[in-house]
Amino acid sequence: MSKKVRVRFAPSPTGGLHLGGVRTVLYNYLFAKQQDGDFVLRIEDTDQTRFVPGAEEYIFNCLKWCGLTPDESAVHGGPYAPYRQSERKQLYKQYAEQLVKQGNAYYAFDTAEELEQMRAAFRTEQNPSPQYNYEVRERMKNSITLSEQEVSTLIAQGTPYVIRIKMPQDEVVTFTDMIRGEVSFDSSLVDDKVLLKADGMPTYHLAVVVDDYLMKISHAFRGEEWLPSAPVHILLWRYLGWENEMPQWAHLPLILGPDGAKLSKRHGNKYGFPIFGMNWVDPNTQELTEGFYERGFLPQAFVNLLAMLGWNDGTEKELFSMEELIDRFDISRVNHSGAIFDYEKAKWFNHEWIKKLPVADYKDRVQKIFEENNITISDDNKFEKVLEQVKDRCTLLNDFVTQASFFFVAPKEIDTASIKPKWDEKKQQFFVELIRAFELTAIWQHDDLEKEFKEIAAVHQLKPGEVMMPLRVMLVGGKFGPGVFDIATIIGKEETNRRIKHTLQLLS
RNA sequence: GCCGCGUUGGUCAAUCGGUUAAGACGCAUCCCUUUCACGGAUGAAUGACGGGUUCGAUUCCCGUACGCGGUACCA
Repeated sequence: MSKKVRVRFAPSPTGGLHLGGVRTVLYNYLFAKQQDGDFVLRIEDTDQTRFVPGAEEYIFNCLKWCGLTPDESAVHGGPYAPYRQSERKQLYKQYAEQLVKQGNAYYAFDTAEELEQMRAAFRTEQNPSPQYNYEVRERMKNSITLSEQEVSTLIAQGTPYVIRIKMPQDEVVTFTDMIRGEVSFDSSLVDDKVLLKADGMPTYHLAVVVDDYLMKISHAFRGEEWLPSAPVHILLWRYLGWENEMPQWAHLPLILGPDGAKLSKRHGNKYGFPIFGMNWVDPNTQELTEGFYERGFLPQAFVNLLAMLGWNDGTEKELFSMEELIDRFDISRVNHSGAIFDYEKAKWFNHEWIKKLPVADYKDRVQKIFEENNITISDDNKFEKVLEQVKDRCTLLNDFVTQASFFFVAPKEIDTASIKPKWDEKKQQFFVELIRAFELTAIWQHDDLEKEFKEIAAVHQLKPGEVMMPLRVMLVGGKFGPGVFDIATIIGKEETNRRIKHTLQLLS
């Protein structure tokens, strides 16, 4: 049942899943879905010191929230399992050895100190970071400079070694990127990357190639930061004899912070917006990084804004559902340049989706937020009606608390300062009268309340506008919210009168 | 330094040689609204620079500048 299109995503193991990461998954997912292919998730957990506990589960939760559940993954299984790199460790070594035998790679015995010495020796102002390349390898301790005898002795003695790729000299490595077209590199300028580390674990370079081959990945999407190492990967595919099965590459443009540098946690802290999908607590430092979920973003909005950061369908349409994205997304229309993330626009997307979606789609989350603010919702029907009433005013889900809590509990603070300056005996009398009239009102409904209100105002020689604002403040606590009589209708006669009386007391 | 990728308003961006150079966010003004929003209208604001190619370049080519990315036994 192997399908033609299989795209793979391997999240960064350092913990936290940031905007760029989610967008890469999203584009992977969209592409896979529109070709009816498989979306594969491989976990890179090779390096014990860097792979953070809990990161894997966290990544799944994030993706699930966004609606990007993989078809094959470390938890879902599938024909090409295992997907966790640590569980595939034994696979890589044989390929590295094969490359050595073929003469495309070699053993290197240099210690960290020796490497540092080499770099120090070759470092000049013109060349601040010397590479382990075709020239340098001739002076180092490896199976090219050492005799076969010496090499086998060293290995027999248990000397730690790595396997490095032997980059050819003066060769132009060219490949076609789905986004950028033809890209080429001069092999002499790429260093001999380590393929297998001293602990027997593969580096990313070896692992992606071997895994993509074994997992029959047909399309590989990744961030633009990988472009410079693409020639290493291309050569590996060639040397391993798999070039005909090499995936098509797509190097996605970077997502940038407001200062134009690659988006990082630093930006989130500095500018006060989330950059992770969900809250991430670093288990080592206990540092909390807030997520879009916790900020009150809807998954539809999050996916939408990410999709539009570097892509558009050429029309003026900006609001896309996942289904519409699958339908319209086109990898060849992805921009070539990095995009600065604009949090204001991100909020706009959320606002649009809050307005667009029926409240039933998100009322459970809002209810939870209410409960966190010690407001219990007993009447589900009323809750839905209220949310419908105020959703146009909410940019983030958390905004519902300020915009709607007064429907359920009396406001804690009454902004009397805004009515006090123009307050007088005439108005005081008006409200006393209003309470009396309201108490006698048999049918408590919007139009009747407004009519009564206006009549009493006329009797007291007041313009409705003069007492409208005070009434609003009495009911909601401040100068905001939907129509006053809509509010009064929903909270009921008793509560309305209670709040008017309460404020009257505060004013006297 | 070297290599790679980029460069249209403050931001996201359309245009596949000929347009008054779209649209969106944000901003400003106005209308609507006896509040705040929503909605509607209007406005300010853009092709980095220099050379080519062409009847004609934002668009194609070259150079310069600038930005970003890479240059690890990290991914």
